[in-house]
Amino acid sequence: MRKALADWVDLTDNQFSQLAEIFNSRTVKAKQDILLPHTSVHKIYFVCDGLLRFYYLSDRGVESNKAFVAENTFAGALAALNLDLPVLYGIQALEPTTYLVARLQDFVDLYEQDYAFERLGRKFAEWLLIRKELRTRSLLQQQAKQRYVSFMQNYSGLISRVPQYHIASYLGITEVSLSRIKRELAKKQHF
Amino acid sequence: MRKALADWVDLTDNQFSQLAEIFNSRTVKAKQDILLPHTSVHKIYFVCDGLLRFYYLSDRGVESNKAFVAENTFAGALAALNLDLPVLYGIQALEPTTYLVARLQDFVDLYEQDYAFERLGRKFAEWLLIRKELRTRSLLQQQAKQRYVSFMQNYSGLISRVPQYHIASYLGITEVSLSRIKRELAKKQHF
DNA sequence: TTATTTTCTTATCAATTGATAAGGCATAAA
DNA sequence: TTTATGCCTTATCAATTGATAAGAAAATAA
Repeated sequence: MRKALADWVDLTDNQFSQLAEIFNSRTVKAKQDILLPHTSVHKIYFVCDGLLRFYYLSDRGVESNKAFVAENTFAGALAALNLDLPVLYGIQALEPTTYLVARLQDFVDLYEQDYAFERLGRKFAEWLLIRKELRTRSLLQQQAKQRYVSFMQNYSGLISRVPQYHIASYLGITEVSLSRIKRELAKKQHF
Repeated sequence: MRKALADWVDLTDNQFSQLAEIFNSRTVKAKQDILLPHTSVHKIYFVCDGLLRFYYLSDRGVESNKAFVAENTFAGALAALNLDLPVLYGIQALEPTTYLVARLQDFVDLYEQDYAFERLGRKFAEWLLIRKELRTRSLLQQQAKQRYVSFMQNYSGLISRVPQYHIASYLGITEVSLSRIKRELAKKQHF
């Protein structure tokens, strides 16, 4: 985790152990649920090894993948405490996964203790912002075929690790539609 | 601006005037461009009075409205300096507008001067996160008709202030399609 | 290995949305 | 007033995507 943090802040040994204290390590098998949707449980996560998917659940029971979170990555609804709303997403393991988890409140409490943690919080929020910005733009401006091409470019490592129907769900289309898109793209390659 | 900030941080008079110093006031007429897309100009904005639209421009020249920013609201790509990319959006006034503008670099520099500004930056980022979260969810899970209904609920004040075709562009559909949707919704009302 | 389950593909038809063109309606300008 | 201009609606047809069902292929279990 420390290495991943280095992109955002320089923590002293002391600061880092303060941070590490609020996290607990967990291990889950593939397909295991970590958080069910519409639970009011606010936590933040760091994936050490493996792969998780964060997903929305609509009123009509349809799941949409919100993000895939692989090793050495932080995740979590950082601003959730500012809302009265329950967390809207669920979390499920796609692979056997080891991760660290902390109560969001504990993380936020650190802001009061040391300036460095507030900075960490800001950097984390900004990192999430950038990813969401790209995602919004993609959903708004690109057609499904283009979104898939972009996904392959930006997340090439995930293609082989994530079932096709989960990628389709991430792109906002059905697995059937994605299968069609792949066929069309393959056709073009021949010429 | 001070009143709007109160939701996020308590600034002393001194801190507030430090902040105010980096902002300049501007006035634009309706339809006037404030920032053209693909310019590498990183600024943050506070709209005092009026209404702005922030929009993406695709490779093929199609505009998509990213956000409407009305009075007493902050806006700007807070995390833009973390990227080497140019700012991707443009800004245009939809009404005669008075706004404050600051160089993003000046704003970020304040983080080093006073803890309160770092906190402000974090709160601002988190506020943006929440809005983007809702937007992503809407684009991913809802059909155009539902997105329009949600828009009317969440931004009822904007319906009369923003031309229909700009709302359509915000929803990711054409103005023709939005017109169809409105007709269908009106039909349902009769029964 | 075989059997079972999961994932992916294909076909068909329906629903949604886009593209284009034409016209209506309002507001503002001449 | 008439004339523009901008915005909205409607109609038609095309393209995209969804829904469903059936089967193929791949992965996993027995």
